[in-house]
Amino acid sequence: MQNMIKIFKALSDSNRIRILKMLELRQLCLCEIREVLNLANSTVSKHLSILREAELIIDEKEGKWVNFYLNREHNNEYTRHLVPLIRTWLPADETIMEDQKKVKSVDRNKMCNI
Amino acid sequence: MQNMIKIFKALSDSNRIRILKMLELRQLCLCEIREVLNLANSTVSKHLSILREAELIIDEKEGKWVNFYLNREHNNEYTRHLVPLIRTWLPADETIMEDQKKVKSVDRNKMCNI
DNA sequence: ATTACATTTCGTCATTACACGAAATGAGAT
DNA sequence: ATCTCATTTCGTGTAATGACGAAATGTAAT
Repeated sequence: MQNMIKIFKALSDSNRIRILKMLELRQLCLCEIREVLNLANSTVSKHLSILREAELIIDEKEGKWVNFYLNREHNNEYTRHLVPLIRTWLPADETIMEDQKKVKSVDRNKMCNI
Repeated sequence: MQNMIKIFKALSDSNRIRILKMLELRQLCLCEIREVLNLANSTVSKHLSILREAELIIDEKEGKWVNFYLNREHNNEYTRHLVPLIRTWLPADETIMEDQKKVKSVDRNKMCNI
C-alpha cells in the first residue's frame, strides 16, 4: 500500500503535475524546468527526486546535463495506468497550456546559467 | 488542476485508502469504520469529509446513522477512472484483507456506543 | 589542474496535514 | 420537551511538506 500512496503523494502537488505535463512534450533538464516554473534549483531538484522515487520519471546523464523523461516503461502496476490517464487530463488547463508553450521556446544552452 | 489534486491528496493517506477498500464490500457508518481503524471519532469524521469533498464517497442519512458509500456515479472525470482502478489494486494487502474480514463481523447495533 | 556550471544536499522556516479529546449539533426515541 | 447517541466542529500538539539560499558534488571544457 505504501508504494501506491507514495505515487499518489507525488501526484498531489501542482508543481509536480506541471512538470509531468511538460515532460509529455519532450525531455527536459532541471534548469529548463526551473525557468518555466520560476522556482529555486533546490526546490525543482526535490520535486524531481519525488517523481523519480515514485517511478513517474526517469533521468539520464548527458554530459553536464541530466535529462528527465516521463517513465513510459510501465513496469509498475500503478504508474502503468496513471501516467497514460494523466496524459489525457488537463488538456485545457490555463497554467499547463502556458507551461507547454514556454517549453517550446526554452533552450538549455541559453537560459541555464545560474 | 486543483480539483484533480484534491482527489490525489485524498488518496494519499493509508487510513483513507483503507476506508475506500472497506466500502467496496458494503456501506458503513462512521462508528463501524472507527471500530476497524481504531481511531478517534473526530479523526474518522475528518477523513470521511476529505473523501466526500473529493467525490470519492457519498453519504446518506438513515435514522440516527449516516451511511457512507463508495461513489459509483462517476460524474467526475477523475473519480470515474480512479475508483474502478483502485478497486483492482491491493487485492493481497495484509492490512486491507484484515480490514475487510473485520467489516464482515462488525455490527453497528452492537459496537456503536461511545 | 583549474574553471565553469548543472545538479544535489543541507539547514532552516512557514504552512499544511493528521491525531486527539471536549464540546456542539442534530435527529430518533421516550 | 427531554434523553440518547451518531456525527461534526473546535482547539491544540506534533509530524510532514514545500519553499529558500548556501554549500557540496561531479563532470566538461580550457
